[in-house]
Amino acid sequence: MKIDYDATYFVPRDVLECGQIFRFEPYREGYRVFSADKDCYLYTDGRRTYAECEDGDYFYNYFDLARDYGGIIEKIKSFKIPVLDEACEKAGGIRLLNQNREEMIYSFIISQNNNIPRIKGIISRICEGLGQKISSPRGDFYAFPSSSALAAQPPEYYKSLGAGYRDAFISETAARIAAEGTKCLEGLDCGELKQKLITYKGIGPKVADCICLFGFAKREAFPVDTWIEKLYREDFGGTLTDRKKINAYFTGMFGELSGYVQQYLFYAKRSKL
DNA sequence: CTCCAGGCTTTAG
DNA sequence: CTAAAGCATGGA
Repeated sequence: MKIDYDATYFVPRDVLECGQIFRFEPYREGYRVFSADKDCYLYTDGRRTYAECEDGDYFYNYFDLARDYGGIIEKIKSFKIPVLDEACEKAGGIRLLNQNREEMIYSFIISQNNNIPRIKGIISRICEGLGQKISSPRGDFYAFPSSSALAAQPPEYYKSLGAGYRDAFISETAARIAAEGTKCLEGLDCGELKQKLITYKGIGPKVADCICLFGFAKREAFPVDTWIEKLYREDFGGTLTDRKKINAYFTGMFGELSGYVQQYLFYAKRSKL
């Protein structure tokens, strides 16, 4: 089937290049996007954006299409912060994805102290090595592996795929989730979920915020990484250096809009829009 | 060569 | 409690 949606607040390049997803690649006139064991072809003609896929319900939710992003940007602009207004103008096609929870956990463990191209490579090799082979009209691909498949590999395996010192974090967290499941992460508010996530190996405050935001739709999360730190100093005139306090500064200001604001700012800053 | 990338764990004070 | 060292890898 084919999703057909207004392109004003749904621009493939913005949605995919803003740093929330690591599994996509150029395909035909747009991109091929992978999530868990599904894929779709995402492209736009400038007026409408289209997603060709087999599971329309999944990708309708995945791309957060029930939400009014025009209204969100309107609220954000009411803060009257020039840098933020500019970011909304330039990155206005972003939508926050509702991604697979376990995939987010491992993806953002890998992301720590790392750069996006390399993160994509590591994740891609993990899928090829351990993921189930899926056939699609757009060609075969590999699903993101289950926690039990990930747990079956020793740290050395992940090091051989270029994961560096994060190797044991992947093995240990996978072993824990394979044993405990993820029920214990459901039904929590943002603060409770973050505290729980931090108890997993390789997950600290920033990675937990990303998992809350992209995996659990906790939009009051505001991940503070090296780019946000730089932006906080250069564009908000901030003087704090403690990331926990910088996080409190932004979440206190933006509340339920924090996650959206964070993505507009991060994308505009990092890609020099 | 050094510095940096969507930081975290461990250890020291 | 906070501060800092150590950590794999690859590109600039």
